[in-house]
Amino acid sequence: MGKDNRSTEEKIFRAAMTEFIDKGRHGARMQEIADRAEINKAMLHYYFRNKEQLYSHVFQTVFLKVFGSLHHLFEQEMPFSVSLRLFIDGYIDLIKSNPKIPAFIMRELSEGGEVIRALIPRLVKAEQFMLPGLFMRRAGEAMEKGEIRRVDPLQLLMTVIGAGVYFFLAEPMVKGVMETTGAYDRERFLQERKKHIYDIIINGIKS
Amino acid sequence: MGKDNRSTEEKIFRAAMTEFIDKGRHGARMQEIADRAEINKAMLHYYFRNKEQLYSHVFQTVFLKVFGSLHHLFEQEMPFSVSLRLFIDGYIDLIKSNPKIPAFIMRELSEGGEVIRALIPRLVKAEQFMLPGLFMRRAGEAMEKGEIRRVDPLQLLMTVIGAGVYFFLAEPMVKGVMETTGAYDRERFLQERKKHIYDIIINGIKS
DNA sequence: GTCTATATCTCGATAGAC
DNA sequence: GTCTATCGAGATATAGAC
Repeated sequence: MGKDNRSTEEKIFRAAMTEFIDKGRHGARMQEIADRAEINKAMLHYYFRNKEQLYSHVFQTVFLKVFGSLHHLFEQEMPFSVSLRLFIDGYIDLIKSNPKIPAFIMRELSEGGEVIRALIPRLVKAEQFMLPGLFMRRAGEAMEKGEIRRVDPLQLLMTVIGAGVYFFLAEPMVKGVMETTGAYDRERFLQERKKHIYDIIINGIKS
Repeated sequence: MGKDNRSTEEKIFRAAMTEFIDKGRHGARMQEIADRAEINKAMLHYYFRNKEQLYSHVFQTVFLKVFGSLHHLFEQEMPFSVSLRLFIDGYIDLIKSNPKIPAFIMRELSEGGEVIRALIPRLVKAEQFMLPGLFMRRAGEAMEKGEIRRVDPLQLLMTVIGAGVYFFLAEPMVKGVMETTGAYDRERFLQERKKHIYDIIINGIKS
């Protein structure tokens, strides 16, 4: 019994995740979610009261997937440059496996985001959103030690993430530009992208 | 007569721009546009056949506002570092005056963007979207001269733009994080942001 | 718990008078 | 060119049988 409940609920949830990530909060269709989950539309309302709540659950899960998974790199004892390299690689690989997630989160942010505004303080308190804090601490320590020169750690974090995420947001433009000159090899470009970002940043902050 | 036409048409267009930028293609409401323009809803269809066409016009205008205005900095004769500095400052100031534009463009990109996909090749041909080309050329020349070291110019452009635009996309998160520690001074943060990005990049690419 | 059938609502679009 | 009134599609949500 319990197992069947979870099973149906989870089928719905997975289907909702796919649909919301793909079409966004407003573009998503409850019917489409029901079809994907291979259940009736009425069940969506049985398990999750309404679209808004379903979305809210999905968003929280997706947000944690991205921001709850790589902070450990800044907890471990290794040179800051190594953490940074691993973070950039890991971050780009993570998004590569879920390329629509950045736009999904950005859409929420751009809509004023009651959902995300309520979420962030809660996650920070619950220590599930530790990346900014840990990154800034480790960067600060690296500056103390003279490993890297002094810059504002929060600014640095934004530069790293911004540079990393932008490609996935702007890919259609990049593609459009590159195809005017030659072939567009996504896989290769992404590998280069990792190297490039690390290269620029590490040279930008070395003592 | 002609003047009255333009006047009403323009009122509609301005109202549509505000509404679409704020709510996006699907979130925008024709009724709201009509209200803002202080005309009847039927007039929207009289001047612009339907919502899609109205959106399309708006998007093109907005896109050009952002990408059609700063490329001249890379046409002029000055050291690459100076062009870069002016570009970063100008870019951030431009978005600061229109902070919702990045999310607006990103939303279009994320929705598969028939509109933008049709637009880009056309603008490139019409020489109204010259930023990537000019930037890459000037960066290439600067590398030849030894002003800066060799990096992939397109990767570099993406890093600059990504770093610049990310703040405006993620501001609610930044705000949330900063408010847990202290006060959040947007104006100051943005001025710092300009300096920081230039600083990291220019050190990242110097010979 | 799951389904069918349907109520209710929102919104883009149009018809037609002036 | 501009308005009022209304249509009709498409979506969320619910009632009620099983």
